[in-house]
Amino acid sequence: MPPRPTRLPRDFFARPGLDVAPHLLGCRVTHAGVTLRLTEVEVYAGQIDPGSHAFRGPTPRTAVMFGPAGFLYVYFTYGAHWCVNLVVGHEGSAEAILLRGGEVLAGRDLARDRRAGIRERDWARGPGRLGQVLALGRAESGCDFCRPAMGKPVDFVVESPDTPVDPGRVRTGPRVGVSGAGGDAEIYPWRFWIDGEPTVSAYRPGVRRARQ
DNA sequence: ATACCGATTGGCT
DNA sequence: GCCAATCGGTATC
Repeated sequence: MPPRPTRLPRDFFARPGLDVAPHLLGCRVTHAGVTLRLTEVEVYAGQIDPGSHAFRGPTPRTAVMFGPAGFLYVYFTYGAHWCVNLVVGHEGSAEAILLRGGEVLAGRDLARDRRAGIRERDWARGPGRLGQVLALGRAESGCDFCRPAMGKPVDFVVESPDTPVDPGRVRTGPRVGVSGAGGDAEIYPWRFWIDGEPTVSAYRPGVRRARQ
């Protein structure tokens, strides 16, 4: 019998993103009545990473990334989508992990309502869809998901996997759709996914920019 | 005050 | 495969 899922402590997240990311695969993420099993995540490495929102230093929006691990960074993009990151690493490193794909384990009725008319495989396939099915938005950015009893109540929970992911199924590769992430950024294995999962998003190269 | 742009998605060719 | 939608954040004037 696999052990019952347990809530992941702040120490789990307070390590470099490249160490945390592979262990997030298979983990359970719950918010607003829907539980996902993570199948795809992507690391953003702070001020050394041209593809990161933290690259040019803190702004009002990105301030939470520069704080300690265990907080949510949720941002709005393309006038439509809320994308969800977990802040990781040590305070000041401004590292975060983008949740890019998941399989719905619980809360199917809510998930179906939030993704009306969409086939189940696509309920949380891609970061914008994942944010929608978990009903995350501006209100959740900056919230501490390791100590939900403190401060404003947030029912965002990250737990260990129901069943451990076979390490042989973990894959890494280039990021998806990130502009301005050229140079050394392209050689880092910043994206992690579980091989063979239908909820992993399709690969698209990032758009090239003349200058950054 | 204003211009530019995106860690995406869904629809159409 | 290609492209428009849409608006908040950020930089610039």
